[in-house]
Amino acid sequence: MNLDQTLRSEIQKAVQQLFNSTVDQLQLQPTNQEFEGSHTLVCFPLTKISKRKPEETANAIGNYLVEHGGMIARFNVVKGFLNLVVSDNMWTSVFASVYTNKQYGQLAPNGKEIMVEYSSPNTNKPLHLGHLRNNFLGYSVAELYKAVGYSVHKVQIINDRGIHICKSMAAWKLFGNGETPQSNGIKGDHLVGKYYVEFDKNYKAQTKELVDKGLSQEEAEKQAPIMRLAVDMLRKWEGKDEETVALWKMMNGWVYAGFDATYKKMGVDFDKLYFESDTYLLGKDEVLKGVDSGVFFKKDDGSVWVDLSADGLDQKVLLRSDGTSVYMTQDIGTAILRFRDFPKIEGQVYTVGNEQEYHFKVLFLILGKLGYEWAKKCYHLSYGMVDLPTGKMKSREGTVVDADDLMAEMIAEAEKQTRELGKIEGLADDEAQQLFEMIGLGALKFFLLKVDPKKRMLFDPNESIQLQGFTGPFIQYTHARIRAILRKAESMNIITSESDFSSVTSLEPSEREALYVVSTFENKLREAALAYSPAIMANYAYELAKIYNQFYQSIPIFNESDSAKLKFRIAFSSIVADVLKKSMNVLGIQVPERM
RNA sequence: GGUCCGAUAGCUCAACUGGAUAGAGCAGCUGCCUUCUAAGCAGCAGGUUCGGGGUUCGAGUCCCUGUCGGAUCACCA
Repeated sequence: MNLDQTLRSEIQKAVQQLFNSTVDQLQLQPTNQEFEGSHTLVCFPLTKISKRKPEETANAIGNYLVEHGGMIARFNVVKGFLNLVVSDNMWTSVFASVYTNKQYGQLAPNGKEIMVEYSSPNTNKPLHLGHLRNNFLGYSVAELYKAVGYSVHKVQIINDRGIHICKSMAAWKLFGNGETPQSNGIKGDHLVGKYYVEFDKNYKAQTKELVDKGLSQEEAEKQAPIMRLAVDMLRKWEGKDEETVALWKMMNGWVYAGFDATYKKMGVDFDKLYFESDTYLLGKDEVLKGVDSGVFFKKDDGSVWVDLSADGLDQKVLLRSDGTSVYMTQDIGTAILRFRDFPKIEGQVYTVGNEQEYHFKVLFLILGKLGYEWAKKCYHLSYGMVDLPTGKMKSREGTVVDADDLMAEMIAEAEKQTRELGKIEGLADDEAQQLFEMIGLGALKFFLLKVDPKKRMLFDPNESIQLQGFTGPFIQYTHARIRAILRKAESMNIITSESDFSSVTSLEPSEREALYVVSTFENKLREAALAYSPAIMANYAYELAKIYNQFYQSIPIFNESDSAKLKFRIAFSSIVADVLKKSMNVLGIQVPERM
């Protein structure tokens, strides 16, 4: 049963009966704390059809609802706000419908498919904090879409070719002395990253030297020997030079092994990987077809352009005058390829930072102009940068927060705090380790996901490591507390599964409030999916945990002498635990049995 | 310069898309462990929602304007 919907239709009925008219949009909102009730109908918009004052309109509807349907016990009217007090037997039936529905929070399959892209790193250096936000967001949005009934394909495109990886290759060739991840025990992605830094260092030195000899900055940057080596390698790679390709394969192999370990630790995965080395030549045919059909145009020098001035943008190049592709060209090709690979998807979600907003705006416009209907269903999940208290992350200044390091620190901190609180007695070593990871990663993921994706956010290490307040561990803790209750109930042989709860007629305020929040779960999932915003679920989970803790603190469950009530409270606790767990799972966060 | 974002308590964030006296956490202060886990709960304090106009029953939210931050506007990716 969907309480919100049921209530709306009852109100519709009331409006129909009282004013002989219908409204399509009812403004039903949660009641403010200071007033009695759970749902509030805003009556100002109804005065047009009721032809009465807001207060009178509210009273009329309130009276009708109390007399009909049996959902509303009483009501109060403040100005034009009709505060509804839902009857307790309504609440217990809300509870019962959730309790008996094991699928609560998993909406029926809608037959639709969608693709979510995230991560999509370059292969010349390890993943960093920015990638963490990206990955957690993308993974969570994929989970959200699953929850609301979609079939989801998680993909990424790996930027495995180009000048960046050639830079690492060049430096390794010059200074590597055959160093490998195996030979020195460095994780592969970090090793390749080390040579990328090495390249940069040498490149700067060489450039400076040339400038000192009298070359212009621009000329020096081109002439620096190490850069010439990298550019030469790129040229050779494109010419499929055997030795260069072998080196490229070997070093990318190191990186992938490293990435795999990082993804595993992060708890994210992919259904299909796309590699830029496979797709970078795609799109050219599409562009040329577009020239033939008049969607694009060719300039005298042979370059191909699209004119987007009618859409408020400018002209964008799609093929250089020498006929080679630009980034946009391959993105066009890749998008089309993906729809061929997965013909049933209705659209794609691209999880990419907001610095590429313009790029995706252009991409989707072009795909639309090429006649692809699905272009309308493509969405750029644009997220803000992650700043540090010291400012922006800059690789050149060494302020980049490494993903592996950060996760390790979070886990170590979780371990430290957990041990200090003496919470691991009775746990085997591997169970304890699992718990530390769950808490550390839970804190990190929650910290990064609780902020609206669109907004740029501040990553304060001291704050991220907090385990109290509006944090992942707070919610994990609430879950663990409930599990302890359920274990105790079990040990006391209290069976709730086939209990009759109908004799429970009065509820505690905190129980009503928690049931209200529970009743909105599926609507929240829909809202979050529609808004591509895991933050909505993070806030939701926090709200539910907080209300449950109020209940927990004020009502000692096992002191209850009325056995129906006792059973009800245990069962009620179990659905809260269940919803907390599911809310966290869509964020990619696990919850423990004890902590 | 054009376009697009953002600005809310000392700090980090909310605010159901135009609804009531703008809410949480952290930091500060005060209480609560003989009870199912105190990673908790209850309370105090903290606000000119960047400034200025406008729209209406009602504006943090919409419009105009100014200020300050950020992104973007390559035959780069």
